[in-house]
Amino acid sequence: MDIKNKLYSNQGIHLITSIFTIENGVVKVLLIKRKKEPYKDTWALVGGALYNNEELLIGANREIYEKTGIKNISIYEFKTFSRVDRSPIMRMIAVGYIGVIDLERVRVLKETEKTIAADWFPIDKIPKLGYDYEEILIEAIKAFKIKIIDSDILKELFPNDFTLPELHKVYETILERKIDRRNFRKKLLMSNLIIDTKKEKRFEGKKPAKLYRFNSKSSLSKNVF
Amino acid sequence: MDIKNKLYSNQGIHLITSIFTIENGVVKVLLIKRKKEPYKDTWALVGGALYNNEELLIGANREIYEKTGIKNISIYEFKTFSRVDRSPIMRMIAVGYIGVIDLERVRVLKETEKTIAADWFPIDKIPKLGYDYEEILIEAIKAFKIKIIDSDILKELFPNDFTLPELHKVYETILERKIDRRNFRKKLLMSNLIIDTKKEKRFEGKKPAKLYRFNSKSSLSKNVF
DNA sequence: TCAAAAGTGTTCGTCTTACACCCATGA
DNA sequence: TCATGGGTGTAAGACGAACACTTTTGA
Repeated sequence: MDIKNKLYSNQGIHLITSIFTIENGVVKVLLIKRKKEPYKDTWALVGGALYNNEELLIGANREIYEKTGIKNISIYEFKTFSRVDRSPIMRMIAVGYIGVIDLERVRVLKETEKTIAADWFPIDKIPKLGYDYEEILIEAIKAFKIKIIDSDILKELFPNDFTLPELHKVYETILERKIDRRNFRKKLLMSNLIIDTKKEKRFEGKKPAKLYRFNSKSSLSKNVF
Repeated sequence: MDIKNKLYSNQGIHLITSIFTIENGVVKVLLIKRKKEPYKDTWALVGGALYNNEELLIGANREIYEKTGIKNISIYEFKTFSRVDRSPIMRMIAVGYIGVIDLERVRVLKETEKTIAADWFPIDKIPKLGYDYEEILIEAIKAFKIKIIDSDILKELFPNDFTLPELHKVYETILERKIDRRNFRKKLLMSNLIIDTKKEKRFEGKKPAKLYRFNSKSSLSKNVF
């Protein structure tokens, strides 16, 4: 392979992560604004270009850290994007990732060396995005819905104890459909995903709810829903 | 983004397809030998580098055509591969694809402008491969097993009429497990995947088998197995 | 009439879905 | 005592897995 060949030269790889959270019962995605062109002052998914000395997953995590301050997030590759004109500067393909974080636990930097803003947007109220990020986000949302069914990705949202109604609401919010409360409990309790802490959470004027936590040693044998 | 930046410069994208077929009850994969270095005279999966003016899927199909003469094959992306040293020449990441072809229908070129050999190898008798193709092939075989369950990818193997015992054997061969004959028939016949042609295929000394063909308008609503 | 492979139904267990009432709490 | 939300069981249907005998053919 001739690396000077015009057919191949000047290609790059974008690592683009759609980072989701739930805030006040709404699914939100983290967007940033880049400090520099291209797409300066336009909202964007979190990501950037792969370095020569790193694997894709490592690069995606580095970009997340550099642009948001978030460390140690589990992310999952779901699809590539390769429209020829998707980047105005040079030929870039993109590898799409999804991840989830718990707002309480993670402080997102509003400004970094490379960004001038960062904010959470409800996924049905997304501003105009740079590159092909609107297309990537649509696919990421689809992948997210599948992932919460066939993996325990939502662990991230509940690092500590939680009640089943809380988890129930999150599933319904993300999947955008009702799930029967009794069936939900049955399925979760029969899986080895969660552990009864024997504790309770008390609400004002309501029956206390049992507290559970995710089983760190769990493994999924079938779909959650 | 500075395209001269050493961190990013000289990256490329490999499009690597594991093309499967069944011959005499054995799952085989198509391997080629490149005419030029690197990995001259070493068996390799079918593929090559993305051009600047094409999308990934288009590029993968172009490479397949250039190196085997095969046109119009349906392929599916399944995973990326990005070991830093996977290519000896420059930084290349790979996007892995799988595809299936019917040996009867397709003539594979034994030599092309870019290859000096092409042959089908049983997947448990793979010679030493160049690059990280042994790792890619292992993942491709896993992806293939999943794909025959949740898609109608095997259509490719049966462009014309076939009997259910023929299809049954193919599933068992690929999945490497027995599938009950009655349950197999039931599931296939109840799906809208196949159509009864009302014809029969006669064998010497055996009961004739009914002929079916894949329904070109079918869509999968659930897994086949 | 025999060997070889094709064709065919039923049962049982499990999982999925739908559905309604009682309980604990604080105001 | 009431409003709020939490907790619970059962029945019906769908689906998956296991299993054995009969049919057709050509030699």
